[in-house]
Amino acid sequence: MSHLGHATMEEMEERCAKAGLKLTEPRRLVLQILVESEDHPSVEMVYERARIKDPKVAMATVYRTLNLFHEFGIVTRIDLKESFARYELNWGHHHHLIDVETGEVHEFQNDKIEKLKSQIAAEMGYDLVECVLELYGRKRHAVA
Amino acid sequence: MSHLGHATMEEMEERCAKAGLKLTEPRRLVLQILVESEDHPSVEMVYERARIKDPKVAMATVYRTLNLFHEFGIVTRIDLKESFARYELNWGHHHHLIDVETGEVHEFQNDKIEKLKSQIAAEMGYDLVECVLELYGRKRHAVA
DNA sequence: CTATTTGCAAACAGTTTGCAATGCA
DNA sequence: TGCATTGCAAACTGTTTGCAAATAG
Repeated sequence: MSHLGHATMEEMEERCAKAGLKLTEPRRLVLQILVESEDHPSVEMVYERARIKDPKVAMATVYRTLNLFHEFGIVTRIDLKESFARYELNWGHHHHLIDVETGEVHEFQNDKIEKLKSQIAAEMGYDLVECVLELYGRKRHAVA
Repeated sequence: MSHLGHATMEEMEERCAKAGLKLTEPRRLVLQILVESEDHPSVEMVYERARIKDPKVAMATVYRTLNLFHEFGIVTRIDLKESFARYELNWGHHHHLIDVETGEVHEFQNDKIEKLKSQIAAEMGYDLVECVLELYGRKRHAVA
């Protein structure tokens, strides 16, 4: 399993409400898709999945909604070495390990690296605001 | 200063030769630009700088050359939270700290974090192949 | 001399935007 | 009613590609 934890629809709706976001039908739909998704879908994928539930949603709306959610910290944008962006709920800080052979994306968390990151920033005279950390790896084969 | 070290034109030409790359005039030009650059130029910037020395180079050639160099490990592609890519010579492993206020890009190196990265990958059953690590920070103001 | 590389312009992919119609407080 | 949001299509940006001419070994 690639997810460290789960947010519920109720929790996410609550966060939108707190952010003062009007939860219209298409927005709730996009949120729902992300809550249900076990993977890290591209905009296209979110659109496809949304269309199944409501064939009249527009791609542009999906883009606008994801941008809006991102702006309000509801959602996290993932930029891997790809030509498109992926999104996930902003829920529980973690980073990604990408299997270079299969493209699978795994999540991980590590306190030591979190401390080290802030420490490095501090040494350079900065307060850490944000961070991108992606590991690209090849599955280690069991040795006979 | 944002650079940890410098490669010379000779060293880079040598590496191209070893990679079996034909060093044509436009290619040498792009290489030259990168050797001279103290910053992390976008393709557009490389193109502009190249054009000063040779007004007849085409944007497409700059793209093709950078892709080629990237493919052969001569150059590193930097994907910050921007809509375009930046490039730098693949010379001395390091990561980037981006000043969120000014956009300045600083380089850093840290052995502890290198070890930790491989260790995390290993714990997840992977051999680390590559890694993206970007710190985004705000300059810490001196306290009175 | 032959294969590679270039410059140009057109194509392309992902994303954003203008606008009239719709929906919601 | 009035303002925000949607769907659609067109625009836009960064990047890639087809092709004929130029170049390199």
